[in-house]
Amino acid sequence: MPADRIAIGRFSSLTHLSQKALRLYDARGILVPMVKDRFTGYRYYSVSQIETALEIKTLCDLGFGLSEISEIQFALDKGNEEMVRTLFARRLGETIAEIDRLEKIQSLLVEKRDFSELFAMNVSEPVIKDVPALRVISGRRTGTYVEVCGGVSNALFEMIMRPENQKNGVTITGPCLSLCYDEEYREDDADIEMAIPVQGPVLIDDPAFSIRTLPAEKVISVVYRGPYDHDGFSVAFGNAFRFAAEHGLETKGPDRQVYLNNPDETAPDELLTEIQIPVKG
Amino acid sequence: MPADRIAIGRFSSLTHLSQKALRLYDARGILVPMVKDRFTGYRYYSVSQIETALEIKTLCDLGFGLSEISEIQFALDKGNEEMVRTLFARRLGETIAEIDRLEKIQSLLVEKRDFSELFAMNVSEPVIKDVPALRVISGRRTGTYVEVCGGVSNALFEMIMRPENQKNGVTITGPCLSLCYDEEYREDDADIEMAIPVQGPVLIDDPAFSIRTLPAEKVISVVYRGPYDHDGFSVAFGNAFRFAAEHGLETKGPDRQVYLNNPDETAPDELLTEIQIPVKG
DNA sequence: AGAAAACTCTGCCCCGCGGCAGAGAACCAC
DNA sequence: GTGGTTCTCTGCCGCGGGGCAGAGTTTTCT
Repeated sequence: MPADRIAIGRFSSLTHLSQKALRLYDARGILVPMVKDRFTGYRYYSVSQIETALEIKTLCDLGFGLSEISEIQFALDKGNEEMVRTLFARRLGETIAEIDRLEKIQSLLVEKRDFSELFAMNVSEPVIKDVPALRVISGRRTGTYVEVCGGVSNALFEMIMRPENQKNGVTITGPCLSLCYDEEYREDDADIEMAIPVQGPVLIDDPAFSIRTLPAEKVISVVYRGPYDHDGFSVAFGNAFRFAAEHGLETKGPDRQVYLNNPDETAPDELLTEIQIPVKG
Repeated sequence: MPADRIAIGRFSSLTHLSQKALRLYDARGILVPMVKDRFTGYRYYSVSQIETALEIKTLCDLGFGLSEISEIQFALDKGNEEMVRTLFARRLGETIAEIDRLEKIQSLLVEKRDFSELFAMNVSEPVIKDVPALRVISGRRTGTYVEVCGGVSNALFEMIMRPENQKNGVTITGPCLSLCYDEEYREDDADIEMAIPVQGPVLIDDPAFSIRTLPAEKVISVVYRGPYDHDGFSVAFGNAFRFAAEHGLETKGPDRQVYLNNPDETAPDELLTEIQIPVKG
C-alpha cells in the first residue's frame, strides 16, 4: 500500500465524506481520484486530495449545491474572488430566507398545538393567477345577494334548459359566478351580475339578460369553505387584500365569486367559493 | 362539463397544488381523483376533494413527508388523535433542529464573509470511529518529538528495507504513526512510541524495537493540516477534547498521530496528520 | 498457496417534485 | 364535420445522496 494510494474506504473515513458521495463527486468531476484502475474500476486518492475533499465538505455543509461547488472551485482557480463573494452572498440570502420560512412553520406548529384548528382553517392562501376570457350568459340586478344570486341564476338556468336552446346544443361549461360592481359593501342594494359560462347559440327572450364575454383578467384568488354569510368570507377577502398590499398590487373591480358547488345540494358548511379580485397590470 | 368533474388543470389552480404533485398523490393513494377514465387515463376530481387537497397542502407546507401525511390521514380517520399529536410534536422537533443548523450556517457565512478564512480552516470536525487492531514494528523512546519521530522512524524504515526482510516479503501496510504516553504535554522528554504498520515476518536485530499489535480502539478522530509545530495542532487537539466533553465521552491514552504524508517530500503547510484520541467504552 | 474476510465495484429504488418530450383527448369555432 | 388550440397523459432525467444486492478484488490469515 504505497502511501499515496488511499482506497475509498480509508479516504472516506479521513474526510467524513460517504463513499457514495465520493463516487458522485468523481462522476461530476468535482473530486476525481488521482488513480482509477482501468480494469477493476477501483478509485485511489492521493494524500493531497484530502485537503480538497475537506474544502468540498465545508462547502457542502454550508449548503452549496454540487454545481455551485464546481463554480467556486473554478472561480478560485481563476482567482475570481468577486464571483466567490457573490456566490457566498447568495447562499447567505437563501439561508436567511429558509430560516424565515421554518420559523413561520415553527410558530404555526406551536400555536396550533391543537392541530384540529389547522384543519378548521377554511381559507386557502391567496395566489396570483390569470383567468381566461369567459363567454357567459348573464343578468345584472340590484338587491341583496340572496335575492339576486338566487333569482337571476334560476332564471338563467331555466333559459338555458329551454327546448330551443337544448336543441341547439347549448351547454353549461363551468360553475356559475357573480360579479360585484360596488366599491364598498352594500347589504340591501348591492349591484351584482350573475353569470353562467355557456357554449353555443343561446336564444334570449328577456332583455334583462345577455350573452357577453367576461374579459381575461389577472386576479388574486382565494378559495373559501363555509356558508356564504359567515365571517370567514370577510376573512378570505381580507387576506386577499392584505396579500395585494404586501405584493404592491393595485386591485380593481369588479370582483368575482365562483360558486364551486350548488347550494341546493350541499350543506352550508361544505360550500366552496373561489374569490377572484382583479388587479391592474 | 358536469359540476363535479373537475379536470386536473382547474383542480390544480383551485388548490395550488401542481399537476405533478396531484399525479403523485394519486399514485401514492393520498388523493385519488373521484373518477379516472379507464380509457384515456384522465383524472377528474370532485368539488368535495378540494377540501381534502387543501388539508394535504397545509400539511405539505408544514414540511410533512407524503408517508407522514398518509399516516395522519389514517389516524384522523380512526380518530387516533394521540398519533397525530405525536407526529406534530416530532415535526416541531425536526423543524427546530433544522432552524438551529441553518443558524449555525448563517453565522459562519456572516463571520467568514472573507471566505478565504473558511479555506484556511485546517482542522476537520471531530468524529467518533473505530480503528482496527494494527500490526506494527515500533520503538519507544524519550526525547523531543522531532528527535524521536525522526530518529526512530528512520531506523525502523532502514530495518524494513534490509535485504533479509525484503526477501521475506515484508511490506509497509500504511502510514507511520506515533503514540504519546504522557498525560500532559512535555517538550524535551516526551514518552513516544513510533510505529510503522507492517506485514510479514520481520527480523529484528535491535532489542529497542519490536513487533507488536496495537489494540483496536474507539477513537475521536480529527484531521489537521499544517506544520507539526503550529498552533493549529493544539487547536485540533482542543476541538477533539471539547467534542469528547460535549458527547460525554471519557478519553484515555495513549493518543495517536497518523502521519499521512512524508515530511521529507511535502511542504510543511501541506502536511496532514490524523489525530486519534482513544475513548473508553 | 489457498481459503476466508473485508473491501470495492456497478446498478437500481427511494425522497418530492420540476422540466421536458411525444402522443393522445377534449374542446372551440367555423 | 373538421380543423386548430388547449389539455392531459405517460415516461425519463435531475437534485444529493442512503440503502441494498450481487459480483468482482484485495488483503489477511492459516
